[in-house]
Amino acid sequence: MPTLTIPIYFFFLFSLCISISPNTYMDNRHHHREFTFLSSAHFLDHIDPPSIKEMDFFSTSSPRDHKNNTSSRDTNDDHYQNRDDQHDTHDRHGSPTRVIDHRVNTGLNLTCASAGVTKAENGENPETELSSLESELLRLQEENNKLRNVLDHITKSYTQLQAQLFIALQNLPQNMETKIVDPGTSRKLDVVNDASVSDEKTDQDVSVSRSNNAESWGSSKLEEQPKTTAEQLPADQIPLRKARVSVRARSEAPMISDGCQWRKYGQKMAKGNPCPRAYYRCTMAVGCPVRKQVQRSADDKTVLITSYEGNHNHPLPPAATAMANTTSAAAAMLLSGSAASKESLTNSAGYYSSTIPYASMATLSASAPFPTITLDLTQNPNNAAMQLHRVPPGHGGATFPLPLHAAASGGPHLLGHPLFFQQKLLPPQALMPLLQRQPSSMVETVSAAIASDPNFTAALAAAISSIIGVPRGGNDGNNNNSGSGAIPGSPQLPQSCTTFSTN
DNA sequence: CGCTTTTGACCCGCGC
DNA sequence: GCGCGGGTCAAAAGCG
Repeated sequence: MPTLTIPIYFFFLFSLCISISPNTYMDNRHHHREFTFLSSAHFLDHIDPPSIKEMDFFSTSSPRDHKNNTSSRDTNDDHYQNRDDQHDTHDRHGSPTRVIDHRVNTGLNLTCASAGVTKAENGENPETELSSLESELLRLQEENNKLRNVLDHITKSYTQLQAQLFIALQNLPQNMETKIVDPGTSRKLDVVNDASVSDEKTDQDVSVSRSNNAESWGSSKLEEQPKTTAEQLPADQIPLRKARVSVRARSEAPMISDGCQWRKYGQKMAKGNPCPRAYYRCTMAVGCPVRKQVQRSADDKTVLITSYEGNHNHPLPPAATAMANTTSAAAAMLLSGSAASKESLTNSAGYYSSTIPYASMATLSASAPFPTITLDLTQNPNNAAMQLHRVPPGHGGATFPLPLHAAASGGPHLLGHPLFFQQKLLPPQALMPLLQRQPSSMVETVSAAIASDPNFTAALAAAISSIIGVPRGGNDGNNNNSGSGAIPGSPQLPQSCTTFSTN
């Protein structure tokens, strides 16, 4: 069961971290993205219209609805003037999100104070004034409740839309006939989401020479389709960007079992790290393009860093599916902002690092060729950190469909699958009270809630132990690593270092 | 004998 | 243009 829940938690937490919070509380670039979601109901035909329509709760619960109550017209006018000022300000700054406006204008006490001043200036009886203030206070409380309800509705709708968006993101590459080519680094484009295409190219890989390898791995074939190059796609329409998911795991074991069979094809000494970096290729299926790098952290040699790249073109065993879904989910979350500019990515990372308690180490690496997200599992379960490394790709057009393992392998996957919404431990709706409680600290609240959830921590611990805890040569036969020479590990690695990169 | 690992060489991108 | 570093290849060696 942990293998099912872990990806869900990762998926949803990343969803919150990457998509919701920045859209709501970050700069205007992210506001633009959220606005697109809320106003583009046609993007997903199956979305329930009422759940995604743009809502202006000011129009439904504005002070004008209470113009016959005890508050004066001046008060309402002041309130409206204040609100309009807010709108104008946001419009000038290009922020189209009403949520922001709502957050700003929730401070209705200003209106109350204004009313009090107005009535006092009119020389009314203090008791009458007190009564008016009380009634005004009640009215404002009622209005506040309405606003909360609307916010709740908006948040739920956004969550639903967010989840459906990822379904669309997963299904989109499958349906796309196009392949995106990176004009600068053709060798990097070795991953194609379409399993059939992947098989096709990898079959050619078997006998090609190294010089031809780059072509068979997607470059030349992709370039033969100039109609769909990245340069010709608007940034908003570029489906997904290559990403890397790294997992930092502290383990005394010499290797980490991730459920797949790997064959070592190279080893290099990486600069700045005395530990060698090992290169592995998935051998569970002929031509599987998935590769991973394993290296021990230079700072802490008890920490394994594993990076996964590529997309399995074959069904995965349960153990592998868990990790694949986890990394895929993380990558999907990371790439959900693939259309964003480099600035957005940079700002996002900065935002996450400052907003997400567990992502205090979020950094940007100029050397990384593509966005990288790191799942830091080196801390205790309650502090399981997901460090976000969002790296602007070196080449802006380097995009291609995100190959999600779930889509390619056809196994019992979670990502983008209805099963995702059936997860029981912590459904998105369960977070709504948390989300609306303190909107200004949504991410912190949700992160803390998830991290403190005993089910989550237990599931996380179980999953990690299932992944890491298999000692060398101790496979019970249920582990698909048993037949791999790679998993027995890189003899050069005295301890286990694991990093997963996925795209 | 077949498979895997090792390891030096090669290719490529990037920065200077 | 050159050097550096990352990534990959492939022949040789090791192992069961």
